[in-house]
Amino acid sequence: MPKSKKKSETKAPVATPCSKCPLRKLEAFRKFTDEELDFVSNFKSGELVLGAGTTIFSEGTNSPHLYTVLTGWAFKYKTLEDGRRQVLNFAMPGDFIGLQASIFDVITHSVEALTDVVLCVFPREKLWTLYKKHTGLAFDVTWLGAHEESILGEYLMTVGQRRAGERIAFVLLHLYRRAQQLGLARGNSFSLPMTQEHLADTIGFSLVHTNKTLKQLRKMGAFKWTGTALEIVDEGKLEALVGPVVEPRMPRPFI
Amino acid sequence: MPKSKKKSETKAPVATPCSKCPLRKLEAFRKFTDEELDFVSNFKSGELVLGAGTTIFSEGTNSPHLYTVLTGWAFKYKTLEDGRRQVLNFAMPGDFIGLQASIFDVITHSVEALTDVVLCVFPREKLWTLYKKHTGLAFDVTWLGAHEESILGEYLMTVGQRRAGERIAFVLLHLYRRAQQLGLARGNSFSLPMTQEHLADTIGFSLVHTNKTLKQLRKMGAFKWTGTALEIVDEGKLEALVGPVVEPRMPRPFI
DNA sequence: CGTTACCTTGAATCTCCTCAATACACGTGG
DNA sequence: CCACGTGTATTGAGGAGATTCAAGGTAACG
Repeated sequence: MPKSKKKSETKAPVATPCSKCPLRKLEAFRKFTDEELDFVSNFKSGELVLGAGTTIFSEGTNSPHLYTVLTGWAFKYKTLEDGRRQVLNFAMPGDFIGLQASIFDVITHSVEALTDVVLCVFPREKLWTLYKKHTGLAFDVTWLGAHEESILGEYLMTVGQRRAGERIAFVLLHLYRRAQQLGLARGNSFSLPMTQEHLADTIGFSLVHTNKTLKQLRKMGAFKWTGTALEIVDEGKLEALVGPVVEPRMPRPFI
Repeated sequence: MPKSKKKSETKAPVATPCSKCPLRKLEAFRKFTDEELDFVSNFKSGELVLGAGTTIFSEGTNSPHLYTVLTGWAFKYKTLEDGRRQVLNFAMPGDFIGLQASIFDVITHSVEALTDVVLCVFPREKLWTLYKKHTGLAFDVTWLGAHEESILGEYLMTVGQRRAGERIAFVLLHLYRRAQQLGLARGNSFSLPMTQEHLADTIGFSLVHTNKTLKQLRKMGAFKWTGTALEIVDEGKLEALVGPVVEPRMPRPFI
């Protein structure tokens, strides 16, 4: 197996084979056929291990690789010239990173590792073969892209229309649900590896105002956020702030 | 035999054949192979003509059809229970409508015709054949989905981080560029068939504040917006307000 | 000619922002 | 071991920016 990757890749002598991928067991993902599993195992060219804070993609650049998150969290964001930053979404295990770069020849947002992460690496040039020979997987790629779009739509609605408390409730609830699906929650707690500044840049408020709104929500007993752990104390209260959300009816694919 | 087609799908007596689609001539779109053109002509099952104000899709529902816009404008939006509305994007000729419904079995936003529109109708069940037999077109579908995602990202950044004048400048400039690509602009003017309320719901401000900000921009000579026509008087001023924007490097596909 | 939809403007109020200062945890070097 | 810097969280105060309420104007239309 040739090894010709750069950046701060550590040698992973024992890359997880796709057949034994821990994500595969989760209910949230669809089952692969043997053929698909075979192809994907072959598609995967290695693993990339990066430390928290590392920039994975930079807006306006390109990359010969496509990634999925195996473990850890990352976040996608855009910045304006004067430094204002908008967080678009958080990437958790099973999520694609850099699909745009493969399709547009340029990526329109940056991506940074929020925790230490392990990424599965897929060479961009084989994406065509995937489309050519594995229609089901091609559909999956489209599914994932469309899903990203629908999440961005939810965030856009949130930032454009909801008030401070509702925005925070939406984001925390959304991340909680995702953590649950991935088996990352213990009871009603999960590890939330972000700062209040990340949250502020997600919901479009200043850090100070985010902090004060968090205080209000804490006081009304909605959640506890101590250190890196978030405990959802009163899920109903958060749901009431957010309102109903439409979710896809088809199972999540996974490459 | 009356030619009046309303709300319901009609067997259009003279549907535009894809080979003679006026959009095909535009530089902004990639060229099809004869084979692809053949398939798409066959994929298209008819045309749907709808009046301005008609709801094309309703959030949370489903549809056996997939549409592209042939002529006219539509807009995608989401609403909260109390009526607050967020416009996500505007659909212009060449844009998909309802791809999500085909992929998720449910659509996560509503779509309404902004002007009278003509839509090309594609039966959802043939999408699989497209993926199976026309890899290039399958890639195109993914391209369009990913492009929607990147536009939503720009809007999210706009609503989350830019101030009032910048938000308006961004949206107007974005629509102007799109109109230019589609050959809908005459000089630096184009038909902008929306109200200030649509704009307000796009940028996340109240109607009143949107109106007052528009006045400022008009006063500084950036544009004129009279009736349904928008004239970009000083493009540089708008660009300065918005800053640089990353665009895809691959040509836009078209189904 | 009255209704309706849209645009415009002023005034009062509230949300959110910026500035500024403090507090705490952590890691580093002296 | 402590002193110090750094990153993060917290809180208060004053002001800019956005909202709501209210009223009036204009153009289109049946």
